[in-house]
Amino acid sequence: MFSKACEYGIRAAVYIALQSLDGRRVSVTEIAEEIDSPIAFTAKILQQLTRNNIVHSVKGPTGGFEIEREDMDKVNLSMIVKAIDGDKIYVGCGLGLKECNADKPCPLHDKFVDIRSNLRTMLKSTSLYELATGLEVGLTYLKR
Amino acid sequence: MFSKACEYGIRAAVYIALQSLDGRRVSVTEIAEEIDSPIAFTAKILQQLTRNNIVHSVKGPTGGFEIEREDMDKVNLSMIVKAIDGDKIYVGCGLGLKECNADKPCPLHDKFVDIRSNLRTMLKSTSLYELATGLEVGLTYLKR
DNA sequence: CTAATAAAGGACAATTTTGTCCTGTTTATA
DNA sequence: TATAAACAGGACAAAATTGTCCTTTATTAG
Repeated sequence: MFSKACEYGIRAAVYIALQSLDGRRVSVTEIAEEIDSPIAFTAKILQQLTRNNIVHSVKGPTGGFEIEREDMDKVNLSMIVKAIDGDKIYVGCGLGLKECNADKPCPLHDKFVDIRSNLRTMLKSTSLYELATGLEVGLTYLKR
Repeated sequence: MFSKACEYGIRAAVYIALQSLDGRRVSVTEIAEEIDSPIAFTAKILQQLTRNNIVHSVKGPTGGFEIEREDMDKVNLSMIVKAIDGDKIYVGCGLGLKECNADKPCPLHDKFVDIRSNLRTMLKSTSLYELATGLEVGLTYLKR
């Protein structure tokens, strides 16, 4: 469904959000450790999230990544996925046809529209805050 | 969503089914041309479909690929996808965690279960016959 | 029986994705 | 101001996926 990069990106963002709720800034090293991801690769992905204003980065000692409390409400999964994987989960034919639309649909076109619509709704309606608080309360997990 | 291999596989299977409705056996060359796919790669994928009894192959002159009329009803998209991509669209955590289940769910676990359930239902309930006849009637397309 | 046709399959090549390493830049603090 | 911590970013490496080529095997028709 998502690329590895995107999976790491989401996990990283959720972890950063969780720590930001405690007022803690976190380093790439800590993030990679806590979400069990390759550190240098994770650093690249965090660059993308930073450039897309999904997370905020601070250089130098005491620096690291953080997310403002209000941004946790604004940022949803759809934004993270778009920042990393682009809009390819939304766009393009499910069977790989170059031209496929309501006028000249592939055999799966309509069924794909439905599935994608579900996915889109889910991604757009899930905020980082919701995910982080689930973790905080101990209802969900990020590792293993 | 699907791998390229799987996209080609589905398109090939639908094309074979369509031609089989007319009693025509088709060669890899013709298939690749008609579904606009790389020929040698398509041949490999057809081998997988053949080994999984999704399509039937006949060697030698007048040979080629075909699908029995009754098999078009039995074969659904889920079977094709499984034959090529395995069950990775159904199995495994959406965020890539090694252990993720109802007991120790990742933050997206429940929402993924829903999306996947939709997808699974769609794939299982869509038969090759349904797809082929849509093409036949001119409602859908396989090329471009 | 021979020649031609078509799938099967092994080996290899190109591309994309995933992942690493190293150098540079920013910045807090002693 | 020097040092060290931490992100930014370029270049490179490994692995997976996609794609090609060529030889072998089966089968039909002349």
